Amino acid sequence: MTPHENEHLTIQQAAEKTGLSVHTLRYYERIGLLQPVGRAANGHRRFAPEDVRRIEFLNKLRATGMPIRQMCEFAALMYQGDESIAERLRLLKAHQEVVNQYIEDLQKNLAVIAYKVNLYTQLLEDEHAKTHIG
Amino acid sequence: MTPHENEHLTIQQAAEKTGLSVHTLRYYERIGLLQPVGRAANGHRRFAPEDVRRIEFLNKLRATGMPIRQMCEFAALMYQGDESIAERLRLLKAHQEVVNQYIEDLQKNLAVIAYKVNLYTQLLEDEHAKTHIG
DNA sequence: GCTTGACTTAGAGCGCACTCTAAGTTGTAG
DNA sequence: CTACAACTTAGAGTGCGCTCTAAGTCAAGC
Repeated sequence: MTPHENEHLTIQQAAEKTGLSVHTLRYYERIGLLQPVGRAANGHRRFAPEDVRRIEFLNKLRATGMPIRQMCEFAALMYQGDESIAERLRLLKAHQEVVNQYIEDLQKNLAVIAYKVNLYTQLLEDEHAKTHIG
Repeated sequence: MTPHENEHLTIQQAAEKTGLSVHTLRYYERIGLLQPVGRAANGHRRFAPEDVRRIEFLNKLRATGMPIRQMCEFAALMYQGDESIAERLRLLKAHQEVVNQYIEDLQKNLAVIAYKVNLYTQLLEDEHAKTHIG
């Protein structure tokens, strides 16, 4: 009997908790992003709290645009335990830089869009003014 | 004879100037994102400075994650001229909000990653300290 | 005993945004 | 005259990240 077996989630529950679909959870396991999770006697998956926590962190990587390939690398390191912390740190720091650069680029491009928004706003105001004078 | 014909660019030159590939430029025209550009006597495309400027702005939308469908909407409005400015303004403002929200989300997710980076850094420092003591 | 529903698998399909291919035309340089 | 480079088209192919389907198993409730 596994300790805390009651805290284990079905795939449905894990999907709800992580915001992924059951399809995606199975897909992630298939491609090796997740190591095979535990199974109940009937062969159904049971997600341990640990599994859920891992998925939730992987979601942060995903949400910041990390490609799945790289997530697989990171996940593999997670499963290796403490000896891989230095390498994990390296990956995360590299990713931080990529995302920060990306945000910077977004903001630069947004500035051009803001410029155009101002231009359009001005044009509309002038238009409006003309109507009031004419 | 078109005025300033010399300022017109071949597809190759337009590609270089806009950072898109010639394939992509033709693709954009095919799907209606770009209205058909002018042609030389031999049927080759000639990009007017105006065309290039339009593409450059569309690139800003692209770079901020706007889907091509929406870019098509915006481009169509651009081709309509001044009557469409109010609608264009509406679209751009909506897009600004989407992107700002997206950046905010990115930063929230980055914060979680940063937390883990600190955690790992601490773990490594402790490890290192132990080595020095032991 | 039968239906219902949650699960299982392998594998097909999808939407997006390109990206490339094949076959053909045209213009210039040697 | 020939070779080559730049262009043209329609349409096929690619990579990513899912998303869905079909066929089957299993346990619980009527």
